[in-house]
Amino acid sequence: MVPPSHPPVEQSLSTRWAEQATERLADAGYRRGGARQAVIDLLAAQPCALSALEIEEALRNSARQVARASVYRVLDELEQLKLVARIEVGQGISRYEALHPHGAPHHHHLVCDDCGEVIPFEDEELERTIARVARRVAFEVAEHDIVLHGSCGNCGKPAGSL
Amino acid sequence: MVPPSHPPVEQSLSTRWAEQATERLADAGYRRGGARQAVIDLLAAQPCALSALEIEEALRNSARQVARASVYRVLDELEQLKLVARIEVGQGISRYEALHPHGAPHHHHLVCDDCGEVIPFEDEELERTIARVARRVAFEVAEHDIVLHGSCGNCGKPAGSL
DNA sequence: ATCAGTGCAAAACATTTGCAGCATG
DNA sequence: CATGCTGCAAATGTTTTGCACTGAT
Repeated sequence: MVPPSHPPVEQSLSTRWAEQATERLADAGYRRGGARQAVIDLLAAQPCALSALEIEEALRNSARQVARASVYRVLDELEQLKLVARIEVGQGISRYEALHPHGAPHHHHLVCDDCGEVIPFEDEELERTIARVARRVAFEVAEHDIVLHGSCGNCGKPAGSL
Repeated sequence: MVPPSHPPVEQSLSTRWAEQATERLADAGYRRGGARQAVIDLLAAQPCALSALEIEEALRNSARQVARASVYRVLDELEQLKLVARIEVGQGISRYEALHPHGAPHHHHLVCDDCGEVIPFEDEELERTIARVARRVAFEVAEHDIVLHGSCGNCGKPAGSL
């Protein structure tokens, strides 16, 4: 009720997500661990999904390196708590990204089959249509993945040069 | 111009697809090969997507066995010619299904995260919405994959018992 | 006869798991 | 100071590749 003398600096969505993830983990009985926090902080700073190996590599050049197995373990925990979403874009690798509660801009992905780049996009009507389909089918739908494949047009790269 | 004395029996979509696939391969300069034809015939008879290993096993109990490597090679050729679609449902395995030209009932997939079952569904409005999104984005969209994850409710199976 | 097609086995990947040591609560 | 967390290395499972042989044209 007391107005803050310094109005709280508006937290970025990313920061809030990182804090919330840490809190949710604590509530779920997990301890704090350096590796886990490093993965959370990295994911919080990403605009789009990363693969487990990209996460490992990004952390290799950071203050806190994390072993590959730990990256997978942390991602698995986060996925089970619905804190991250796992998406498959078609090259046999999984990608992971922060999953914001609900109001946050839920996005889907364009994948360039030439250069492998993954680009996020949003569409309100698409969400509504999916919601309607989810209601219609005899199936309890929890999540959905939509991937549009094609060519980004900006890559002179022959194929998969990422 | 000569009317057939026996009117041609209406070919099933599957049969037509198999013939067309064979023809397209021939046009593309491929020779006929037993393994390739066996995979095509099997895919033509499927209602939904199969994994490479399921294809290998199905063929093991058939007139024409096909080595695993050949299954993958044939699937790769067919995918490049856009004769089959590769879909990823999230357990780290790819699934493949016949891709009919365009008018044919293009379907998407429900995946039960408990038992792993993959169920096809269709939705006209969803197709229209996707088409509109594809036009809107700065990206040349060639294909799209839509996967709804959830629970089928019919499986007492704890997880991945398929 | 030539060269694509195929099978086999080994390699290359992504991912998971076992276990010993470290660190949090 | 017990137990969860982490790293390392080995195992697993899928997909790819190398090479010799078979078979279609």
